[in-house]
Amino acid sequence: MSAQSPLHMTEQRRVILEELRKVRSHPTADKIYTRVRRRMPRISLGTVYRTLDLLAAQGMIRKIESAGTRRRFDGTVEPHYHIRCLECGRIADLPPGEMPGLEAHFRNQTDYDVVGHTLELLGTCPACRKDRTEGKDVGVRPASEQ
Amino acid sequence: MSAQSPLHMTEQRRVILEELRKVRSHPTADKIYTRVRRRMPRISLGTVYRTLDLLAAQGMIRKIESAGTRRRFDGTVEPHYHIRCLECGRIADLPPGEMPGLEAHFRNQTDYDVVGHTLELLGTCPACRKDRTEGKDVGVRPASEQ
DNA sequence: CCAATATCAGTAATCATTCCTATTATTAGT
DNA sequence: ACTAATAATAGGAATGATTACTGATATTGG
Repeated sequence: MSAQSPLHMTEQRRVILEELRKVRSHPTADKIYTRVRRRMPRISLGTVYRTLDLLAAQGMIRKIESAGTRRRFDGTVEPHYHIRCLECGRIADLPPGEMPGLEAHFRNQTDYDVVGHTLELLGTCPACRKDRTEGKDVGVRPASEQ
Repeated sequence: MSAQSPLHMTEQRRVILEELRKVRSHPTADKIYTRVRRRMPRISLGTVYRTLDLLAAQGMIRKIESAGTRRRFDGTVEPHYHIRCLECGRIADLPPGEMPGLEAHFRNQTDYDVVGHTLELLGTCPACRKDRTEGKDVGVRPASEQ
């Protein structure tokens, strides 16, 4: 599911990779599109999206905010973390309470004022683990769930 | 920025809140819409979205995956966390390395197999802190940045 | 050199979410 | 209660990000 067959380095892919590696920021696809177009005015936005996904699948770059883009809501207000199943997208609650010492651990590693954090555990839910031991080829059904 | 004036509890708001609190899952807006429609067939999806935002602003429910929805990319593959400025959306890297003991801390708190995690620190970046001490009313410009 | 395959540009389609508007409900003041 | 002012709603249109499609162009293997 990660490093694939060695990727054919076309001009477009090389330039996209170069432009992303050139910046210290964490640009969105259309920001990258804007930059790349300065060097390749005819490139299409679709190529940028396709290439970024490809490079990320190769492990050559990283997507951040890897969680699904659909917003979810939680009727429980008491602070607690979640764990998400990477196979079926199901989200479960963890017991209430914060990871002790977490924010303190980072306070002297950044020039930001730290005021909070988001933490999500990733894993395999009992149902998907069971499917797997039974040899069901579940593939990767995207986060539809529930 | 959190608890506001006491909310007028209309029928729609009450039913949306009830339906969300009734489930242990973490539904998307349209899942809630489907459920609520069983009791109020004429409710509109817009009302569901508006109400969920409202309830979250009151602190009566929680939005999860609170990060901005636009996908961002990172040219650095070495594992590292990010910190996001809540005011301007800017994302900065933290030094490479994982929070020690984090996944181990949760292994016995869930029936999922834990295989990873995402952690994002939240805070105020130096530029926004400076704006604030200078009394500039920056409001909350959404994650446009860079 | 040619056929099979991959990649691309350009554009249309999709999906979640937000915005808009006319209508309906609620509140406050008399 | 009656009415004007205000708030909330339904329904649908608009937006913005992302993905899918299509015909053209490039690349590779034989």
